[in-house]
Amino acid sequence: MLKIGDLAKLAKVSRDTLRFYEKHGLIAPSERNQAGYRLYSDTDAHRVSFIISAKEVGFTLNEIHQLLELEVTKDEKSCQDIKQFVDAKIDLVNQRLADMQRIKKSLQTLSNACCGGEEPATHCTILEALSEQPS
Amino acid sequence: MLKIGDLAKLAKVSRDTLRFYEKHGLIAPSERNQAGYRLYSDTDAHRVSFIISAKEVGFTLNEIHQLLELEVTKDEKSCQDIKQFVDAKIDLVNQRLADMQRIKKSLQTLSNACCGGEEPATHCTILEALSEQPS
DNA sequence: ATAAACCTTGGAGTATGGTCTAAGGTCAAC
DNA sequence: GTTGACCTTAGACCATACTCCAAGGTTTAT
Ligand SMILES: [Zn+2]
Ligand SMILES: [Zn+2]
Ligand SMILES: [Zn+2]
Ligand SMILES: [Zn+2]
Repeated sequence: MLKIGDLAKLAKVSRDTLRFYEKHGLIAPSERNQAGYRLYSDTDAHRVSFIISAKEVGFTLNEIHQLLELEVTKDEKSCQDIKQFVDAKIDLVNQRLADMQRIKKSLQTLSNACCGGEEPATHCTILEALSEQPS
Repeated sequence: MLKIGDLAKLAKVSRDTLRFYEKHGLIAPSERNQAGYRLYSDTDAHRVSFIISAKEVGFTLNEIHQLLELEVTKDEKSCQDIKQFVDAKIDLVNQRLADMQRIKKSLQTLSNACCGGEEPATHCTILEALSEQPS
């Protein structure tokens, strides 16, 4: 069994992060020793690595919560359920991407219109454009 | 001169938002009446529209703060200064875009590997992949 | 036996961008 | 002269994902 510092080192997160995850219902140690120290099993460590992998592919903690519920009840869930979950996330990411691309385009239009010269910016098209009534 | 509710309606934000912006140094009314009511001039209203335009192209309030400083001292600033600011933001947006695209790709790899069938998910490749040691 | 290194808890603080509430003052209309 | 719409303030609250702190208990090594 691992103490919190051991698992933290293994998982490359802080002890605080593990306690934070616990407070939010993501991972709890299977045991405590006499002194109240958290003791994590291999299964616990595995669960933590699941959380970290899921974070790395862009899931929020809330979504990971739902994913973990899918995982622990995977006998009752189908591949369809799980794939749907991932596909919904892909849709979300696509929306964010579209937003960012729209923003990038606006910024580039602003940048391209500006002469970039060293004279005073009293005539700067960027400042002018930002001063116009928003659509 | 406009009262806060008038300006809020004009700018399509809440009164609270205007007070919030004031607290954070973005916009202050040029006057107050006897009763302490905020009174906004046309210049103030113009500044608010600047803020909203800047938000719409993706600047954070912090960045808008800096942009406003550029704007009020635009006699001493050059187009170069301002264009640089926008270009730095474009770089940031590009980084975010790259992150999101990396995430999307990971999610799509996960999704593609899953059979999506209706049988129990005990063999689901998504859950398996997430359970592996993160790189 | 004592110091370092570890563990516990609860709660506050960080950044972002607001929203909402309470308790009260002001103003215009009817 | 009172109702309703407006205004004021300070401060609490929302989500997100932690991080840090204080005050104390435990374990380990020398
Ligand atoms: Zn220029
Ligand atoms: Zn310019
Ligand atoms: Zn399957
Ligand atoms: Zn599957």
